[in-house]
Amino acid sequence: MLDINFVRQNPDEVIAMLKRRQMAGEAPRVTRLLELDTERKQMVQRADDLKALRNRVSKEIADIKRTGQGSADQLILQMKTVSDDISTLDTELSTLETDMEEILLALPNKLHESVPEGRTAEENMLYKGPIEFIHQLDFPVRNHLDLGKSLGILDFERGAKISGAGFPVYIGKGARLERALINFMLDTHTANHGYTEVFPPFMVNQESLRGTGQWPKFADQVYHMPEDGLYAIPTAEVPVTNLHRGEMLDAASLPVAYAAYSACFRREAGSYGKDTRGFLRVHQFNKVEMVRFTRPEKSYEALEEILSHAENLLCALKIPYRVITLCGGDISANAAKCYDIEVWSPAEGKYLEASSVSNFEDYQARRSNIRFKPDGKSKPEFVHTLNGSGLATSRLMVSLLEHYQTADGKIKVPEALRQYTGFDIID
RNA sequence: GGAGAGGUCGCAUAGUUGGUCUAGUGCGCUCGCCUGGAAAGCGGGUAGGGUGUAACAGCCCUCGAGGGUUCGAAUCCCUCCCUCUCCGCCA
Repeated sequence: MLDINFVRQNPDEVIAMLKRRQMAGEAPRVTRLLELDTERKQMVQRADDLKALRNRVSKEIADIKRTGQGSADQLILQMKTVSDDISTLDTELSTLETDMEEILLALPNKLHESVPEGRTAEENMLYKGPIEFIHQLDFPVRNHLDLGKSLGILDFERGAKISGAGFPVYIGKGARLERALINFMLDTHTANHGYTEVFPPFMVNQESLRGTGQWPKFADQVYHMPEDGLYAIPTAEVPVTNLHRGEMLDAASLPVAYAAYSACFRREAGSYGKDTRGFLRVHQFNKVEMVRFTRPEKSYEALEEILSHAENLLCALKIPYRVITLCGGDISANAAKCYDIEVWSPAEGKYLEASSVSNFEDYQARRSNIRFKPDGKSKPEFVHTLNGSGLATSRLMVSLLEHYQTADGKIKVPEALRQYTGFDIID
C-alpha cells in the first residue's frame, strides 16, 4: 500500500500513476482519501486533547482519594462527560480510519519510470531475446497433451474425476520428471544463487494474503476454507514474504533471499475458455519461487539478479525463451515493475508465461510492516520486497515435452535433469 | 475435542485486594567518566506508531489481539489467538 504521507504530498503523481495503469476512473477515490485524511487529523487532535485532560484530572482524583483532602465527586462527574465525548469521537475516528484503509489497500503500487506506457498485453515490450536453443524438430511436432497421454505420464481425465478440470495427475516417469525439475531448480538456487531454502505451509490466514496484496483485490482467485479461516496459497510468495511480517530485520542480514517450492492453487475464475487446454491453465501447479528482502536502494539491482537466476535455469535446460517488460496497463497492481519470462511452445506456436519477476518496492512491506534500521540510531524504514518464479513447472513442462520429443514419440531428458531423473528417455 | 497453567519494554523477570506503574529490577547493547590500554567500578541512555514542530518540546496510543466495566485498567469481566502440561482422538 502507498504511504498516506506520499499521497498527501503528491496527489498528482498518484493520479498520473492511475492513468498509466488504465485506472483513471479510480482518481476520485484519491481525492476522497485526502478529504478523510484532513478530517481525521482534526478529529485525532480533539480526541487527544480530551484524553490529555482526562489523564491529568484522573491523577488529581487519585491524589484527593489518597490524601483524603476534599471531595472528588465534582471532578468525577465532569470526567464522566469527557469520557463519553472521547468514546463518541473514538468510534467516529475508527469508522473514518476503516474507510481510509479500504481505499488505501485498494490503491495500486507506484510504477517505476522504466515501465513502458501501454494499455494491454499487446503493448508489453521485449526486454531480452528471443534466446534460442537448437532442437531438431524436423517432423510434425505433437503437443504436450498428445505426448503425455500416449506415453502414459500425464492423466488429465483421472485428475478431473478425483478433483475436477485443471487438476493434472503426473504418473510414472512423468511424476519423476516433475520432481526432478523441482529438485534441479531448488538445488541450483541454493547452491549457485545464494538462496536459503524454505518449505512453507500451503495454507495461510487472511492477514498473510493482505500482507502480500492478494487480499482484498484478488480474493476471488483464492481457494477458501471457511471453517478454519484458511486460504490455499496461490504462490509461495505469500507464506514466504509473510515469514517476516511485523518484524524489524537486522540491517546486516539484508538482503535476505529465500527459495521455496510449493504447490500453487488458483481458482482462475472468469478465465474459462482462454488457454484452457492441458497445462496451459490449471488450478494446481508446482512452482519454485525466489523471494528477496532488500534495502530500498538495492532493489532494482536485485530485480535484475532474480531475473538472471530464472534465466539460468532455462539456459541449463536449453528451452527457448524471451523476456518482456510488462506495460502500465498489464502489470499487476502490487508490482512497481515486472518482467515476464515466456517459453516457446512449438506446438502452440506461441510464447507461454513461465515466470514473473517483480519488484514491489515498499508496497508489500508497508502492508505487512517489514522494516529494518538503516543504522543503529536512525528511524526504521520499510524494506523492499521482490520475487520471481524460478520457475513454474506447468508451462515449462509444455515447452520441455514439446522441444525434447523425438520423431518416434519419445521424450529425451535434458542433460541437466538426468542426475535427478535417473533415466535419459521417456518411452 | 476436554481439563489446567501462562502470554509484560531485545532477553529474563517484578507487578493481579484497580490510582505515586507516564511499568521496577537484572542481563544485553550503547555513550561518558576512570585507565598507558583494558577489565571492574561509577553515571547516563536504551521501543514502535500517531499528532505536532523549521527542528526540538509537548500531547495521545500500545503490557498477545479485540471488546466491556470505571472518573481512572498491566491489574476486574467477556470473546478470540498463541504457548506449555495432562487426557481423548488420529496420519
